[in-house]
Amino acid sequence: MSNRFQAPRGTQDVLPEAQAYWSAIHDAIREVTRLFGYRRIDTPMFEQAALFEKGTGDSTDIVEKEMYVFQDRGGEHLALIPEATPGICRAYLEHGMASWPQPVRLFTTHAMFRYDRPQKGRFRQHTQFDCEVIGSSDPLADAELIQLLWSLLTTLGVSGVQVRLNSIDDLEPRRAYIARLRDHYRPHLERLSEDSQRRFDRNTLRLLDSKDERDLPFKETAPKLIDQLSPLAAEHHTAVEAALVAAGIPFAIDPCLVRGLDYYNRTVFEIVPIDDERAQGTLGGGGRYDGLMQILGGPPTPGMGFGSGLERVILEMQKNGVECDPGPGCDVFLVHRGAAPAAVVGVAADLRAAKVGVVVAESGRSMKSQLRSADASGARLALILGEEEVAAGTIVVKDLRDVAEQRTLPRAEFVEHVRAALRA
RNA sequence: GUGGGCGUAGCGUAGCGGUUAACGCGUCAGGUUGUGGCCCUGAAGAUCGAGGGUUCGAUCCCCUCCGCCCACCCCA
Repeated sequence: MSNRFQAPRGTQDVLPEAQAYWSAIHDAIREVTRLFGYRRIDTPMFEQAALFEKGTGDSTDIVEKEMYVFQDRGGEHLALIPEATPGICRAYLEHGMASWPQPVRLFTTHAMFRYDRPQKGRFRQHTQFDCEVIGSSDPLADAELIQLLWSLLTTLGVSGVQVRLNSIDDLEPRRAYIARLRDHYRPHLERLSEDSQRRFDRNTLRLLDSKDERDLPFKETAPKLIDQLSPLAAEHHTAVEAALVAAGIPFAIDPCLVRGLDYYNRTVFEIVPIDDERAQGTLGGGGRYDGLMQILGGPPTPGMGFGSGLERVILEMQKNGVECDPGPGCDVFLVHRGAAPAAVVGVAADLRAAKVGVVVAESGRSMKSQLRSADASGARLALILGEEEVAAGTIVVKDLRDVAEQRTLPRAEFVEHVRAALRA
């Protein structure tokens, strides 16, 4: 045991019995993206590291200390993707999607990698559902994305969650605000937490995000960006709010919501469980990134997107009492004894050709043992092919939910009978 | 990166400073001649997380390491 391999820290195996939750989620994603008109895109699991250093921002925690970076054998500097947006934007530019009808609505479900200490709801490899609207600066797009994620959660039976919304203005006006924020904090600099002192120069906005006791008093009295937005951003924000109200989605303004990625402007949002104060309770979050395409070397192109951690969504489904049953592994369990392998394989093939799922019992086991397996498999029917049946050219069809129901049928007829019995 | 809790068969647990480490679930096999679910019987399966120390003797006491979980930080 001690010498056996283990899954790497912070990763997990999704066993068959847990797959039902993933199926439910993928079904719901397929449906909600269809309803909103999003098309699927899949991008690589690794990218050039510089894509995130420039895009996500090298002062963010994600890039600074959580990214899996490595050199391949050719000396390329690569990173396992820690988030989805830069890769999708790269694909947008690389494939000339600017010449598609704008805006382009895309989604993906993708593994993400971040080197961090695992805990409840936080993994080194996790799966994100990610949506992007690229080429639109319409506030309706912002509201639409929030609405989309909200619908997904609702569809999956997750309630007791809340949308938290903020606007962090555009780059230029924000500079002026950040100067005011620095003025506010500067006299108290040495009394702030170490993290906040470090962020004072590099990432001033994050000071508002701090939950450190030492920072709270100054955070309370700090000027709030949402109260002094530039006219364009204010107008945009008002329109987003109005659209959310019209869509019937409850939300709360959180003036301290900043988010950890550098490229956001204007709208930022999160969806969190109402009763959960933990930071890693966040089910999804995102924002507008009108400057990102230029950072990546493309033409000015507005965009907005979000990511949602699906492992967390499953935890939240379970918290809400949502149960997903794996269901039976097959329709029919084929019991055989003394029949030639060719006959066994032939029967199974006939059933599968008729789209009936078959599991074939282990050769050589007793009839009792095979029927026990049939029962445990959850199959609706057991078929019995023994020496007698082979000799007579028949097969026994036994209903596992009904003790009395068992019939012997000619080989030519059993497939139809099985299909009929499964429909009943 | 910081702090706390925990590591006994596949899973869930018991155990005690001292002969072959126990129980339940699960797995496999039987309970007469080819028939499941319940029941009964049996078997397989654990170098008691790893290494070191204390001791005549350690799964049990001590140290180190590793792993898992939870929280902080941060994020999904």
